[in-house]
Amino acid sequence: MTSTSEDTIASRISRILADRIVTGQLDPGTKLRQDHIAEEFGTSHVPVREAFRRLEAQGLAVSEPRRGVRVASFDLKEVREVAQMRAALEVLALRHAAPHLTPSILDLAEEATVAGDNSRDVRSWEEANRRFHTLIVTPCGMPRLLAAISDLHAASARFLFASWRSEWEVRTDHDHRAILTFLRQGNVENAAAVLERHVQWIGQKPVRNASGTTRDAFAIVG
Amino acid sequence: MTSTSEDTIASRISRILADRIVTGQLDPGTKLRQDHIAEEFGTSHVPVREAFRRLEAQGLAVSEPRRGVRVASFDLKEVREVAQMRAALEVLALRHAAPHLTPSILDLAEEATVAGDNSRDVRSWEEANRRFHTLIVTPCGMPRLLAAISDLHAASARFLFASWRSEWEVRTDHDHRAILTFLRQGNVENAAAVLERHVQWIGQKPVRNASGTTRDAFAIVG
DNA sequence: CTATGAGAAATTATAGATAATATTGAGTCT
DNA sequence: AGACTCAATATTATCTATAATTTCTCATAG
Repeated sequence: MTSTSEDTIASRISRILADRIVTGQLDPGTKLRQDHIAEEFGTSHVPVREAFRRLEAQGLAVSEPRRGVRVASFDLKEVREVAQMRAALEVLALRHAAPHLTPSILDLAEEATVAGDNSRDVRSWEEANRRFHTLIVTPCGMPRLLAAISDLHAASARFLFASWRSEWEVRTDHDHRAILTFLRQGNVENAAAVLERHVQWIGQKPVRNASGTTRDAFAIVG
Repeated sequence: MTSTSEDTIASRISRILADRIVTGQLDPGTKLRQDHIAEEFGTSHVPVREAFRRLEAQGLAVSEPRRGVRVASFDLKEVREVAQMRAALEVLALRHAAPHLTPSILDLAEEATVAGDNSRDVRSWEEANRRFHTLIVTPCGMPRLLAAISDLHAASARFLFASWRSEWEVRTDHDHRAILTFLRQGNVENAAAVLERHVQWIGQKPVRNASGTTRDAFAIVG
């Protein structure tokens, strides 16, 4: 969701493939074969190739000339990298958005938080979480910054879906509530501080998987 | 220079068009007609379209479905936006790069600073300036962060070329020297602080153009 | 003199075809 | 068995062709 409105076949393919990569339907390293995808979508491969270029720019796919395109792989190092970039950019966005935050926006953000706490599955939690973060930064009115943050959210979501594959535990998001409280008080600095810490939480907590062994995984909290 | 190595025609076209947009050979709003560009490069328009997608992702072009691609326009607001993003991300990168900075890297950075001070034209100043900034952040080893910074540099450079069109005055870059001094002392926090302020300088200083009137322009210092 | 609208020209988006490159696998040799 | 060669196959990158859409032109009506 980097830029302009979605009309063309290429952008539709790009959106759908991005979703598959983010949700883990497509595993890291999977070869994306243009003809097969073209056939699936009932198109020629030309728009497919254009979709690839966008995925590449979003960091969701990697292309080696003449050797094809693969779903980008990722490791703990990249998770942390994305977390830190998010921290830096979302704090910047929040500082600029703060003066334009209205009570009704904050109410919507609170609804998103509640929706997140009540989510029964990862997908809806991710949606609610992203909604919260998007709501509080969008009023900054900085389109380039928002596009960058959006791409980073996709990367974050990817790590989330990868680690929480089967299990899902309900949690209450205290950070989101703290941020909202500070924002309602007009205390932007404290809100920003909590947000910065909150987002960096990503990739910090090792996760125990279904079989009971602690694998080389990571929690996504923000 | 967002991602993989450059082999394909599409990436070559993308690089060349990016350079033209950045240096101002192509004005904001200019329509990029795929057939014309294809003819110029002696190719068909298919790789040209792929190049467009990359330029779009870099924020150098804007595409409206079925209506074509144009060179992205920009205003003072966006200049500031890019400056702030650069400040946030370059500081982050510098903090991670600092432990890996060697004396020889810092020497190269100093050479870049000297080269900048001695530059007789915008283009070489921009090259030297970019070299300085790239040198001190590259050792952070965070590829996604570096790619993002690189795209922001392109945007910055664009504003630079747009404002300093004809005149060029030699200046001494005290900020760069201060940053180097702090880094040599191992004082990362102060180096980061200067860098943050330095980069934000962009877009802050109104500029007087050749005809003597102060137009709605802006200085690029960082 | 401006607004409007039909038709021509230009342009985009996609399809289908082709050449170049990479991958695979069967058969052979050691 | 394992490595090696070379042809068969698959895949990518690009070109040429075509349909669909937009933009331009200009004559004409208000």
